[in-house]
Amino acid sequence: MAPTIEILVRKLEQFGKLSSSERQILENLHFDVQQVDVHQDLGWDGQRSLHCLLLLNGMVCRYRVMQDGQRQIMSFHFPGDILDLSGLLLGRLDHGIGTLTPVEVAPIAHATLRGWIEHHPGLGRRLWQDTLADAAVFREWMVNISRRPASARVAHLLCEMVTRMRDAGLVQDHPSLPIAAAELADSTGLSVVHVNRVLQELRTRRLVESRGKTLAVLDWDGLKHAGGFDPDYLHQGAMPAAA
Amino acid sequence: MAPTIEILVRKLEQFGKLSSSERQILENLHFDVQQVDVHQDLGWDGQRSLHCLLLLNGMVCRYRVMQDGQRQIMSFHFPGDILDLSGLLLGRLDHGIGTLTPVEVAPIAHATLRGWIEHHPGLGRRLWQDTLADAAVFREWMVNISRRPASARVAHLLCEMVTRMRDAGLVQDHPSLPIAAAELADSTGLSVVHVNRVLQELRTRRLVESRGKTLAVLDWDGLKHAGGFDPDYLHQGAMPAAA
DNA sequence: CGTTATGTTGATTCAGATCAAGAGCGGTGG
DNA sequence: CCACCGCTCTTGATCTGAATCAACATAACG
Repeated sequence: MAPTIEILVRKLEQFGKLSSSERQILENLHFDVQQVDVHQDLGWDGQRSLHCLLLLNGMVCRYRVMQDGQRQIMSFHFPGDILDLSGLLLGRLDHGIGTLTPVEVAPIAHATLRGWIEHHPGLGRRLWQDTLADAAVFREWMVNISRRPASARVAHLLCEMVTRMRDAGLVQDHPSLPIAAAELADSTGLSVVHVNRVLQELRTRRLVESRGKTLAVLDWDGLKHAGGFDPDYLHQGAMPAAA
Repeated sequence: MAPTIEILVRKLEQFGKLSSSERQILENLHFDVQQVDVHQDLGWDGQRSLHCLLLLNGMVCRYRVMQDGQRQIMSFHFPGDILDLSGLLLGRLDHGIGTLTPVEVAPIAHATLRGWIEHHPGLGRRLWQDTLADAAVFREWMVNISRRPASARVAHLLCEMVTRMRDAGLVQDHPSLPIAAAELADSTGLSVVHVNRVLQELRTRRLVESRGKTLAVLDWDGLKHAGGFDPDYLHQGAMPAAA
């Protein structure tokens, strides 16, 4: 099976095995893989696009910029994630999508996805579940930003990212994240300066280490504890009662 | 048509007219309307429920409480909203649902909704769209909490509530909200004391007035401006390109 | 009418922002 | 291979918006 298909199947099977006919649909898809540089936009606020993007490689974030230039990052995405489902069903994107690393993406035409919704309810349902899991992450971020002190906020975010990378099959034993302080700041609602101070604290507490441009987790349990991280909200492998 | 059905139809037609067969499905539903007091829970964190709730009357919020007792309200809901779709497809609720006023709700069995997904893709799609619109609101709250100063934050929230009440067909000319300072505080990440001071400021600026337990909007444009409110994110009547 | 909620006000404190100035580092071109 | 330029990171000093603490006032409510 082509690696692209494999990634998609893996994603959709998060919520239960696909039937062989559903699998067949996917295996007949043709993908037109594209490479995109770091710091590019894959989509923007107000865009009316004609396809969703399956992320194959690299890291991406969704964000919004305010009139005064402040930027709020709303989520991070990893290989397997499907971007831009809101463009499919709400007609218009209400946020930007930016690359944090060089990425590979495979567009999936809206028409294809509409066909799934119409004729393959099992596939549609899984995408909907993905939307719901996404929304659960937004809720958690709301809590994180509004209720946790700075260091817990950063720790929590790092835990989430590591967990999701692991789920995407990326992380080996020593998880390390290619993320800049500015991005952490824009996701947590803190200033870059303060994020830096928090990272230093986490480093002193030997929870985390920074090697060059990447951040490595030294003490996973310690970091989880520091962030009050409980992965339930990610609904990993959530399995609803059978249909 | 029974008023309950009417409310549901109105909700689902937000994203385009229903076909007559879809309409027929809804008209054949039997609803078992329930009254619930103010300050009760309709659902709770971790719950595995067997039905979703159609809100017919009154106001409800979704919230989460932290170990230290802090509460974060994640959204407000008005008549027509369908609560608990995440319980349907993720198997488990990750937040509480509490009544802010006495309410009337009509449970819709998961089995019924699963039937729609399986056999009436148009209905399933609309519910999915509702999920997406919901998620867009979460994103907006994230921005609100993290990026706007206190007074804009409160103003923005009030604008959202008024707009959604209007969409639900509740508000006449002088919109008024049955909401306590504590609830505003728990939604905006501010302290009750500070919310109070902000409200006083909004009152002095003649944007808002409080009569008894309810808050009335005096100057809609002024309030919108104070909150930097742009209703696009609510995706009211968003109409995707035809299926 | 007490009694408990919620709202109001002022004084004080504090977490994190902002401002300002280096330091390190990666890339680029001579 | 080195010199330079522009990032991002780092550190310290200062400021400030909002939290917290502590009374008191005023509703709502049985």
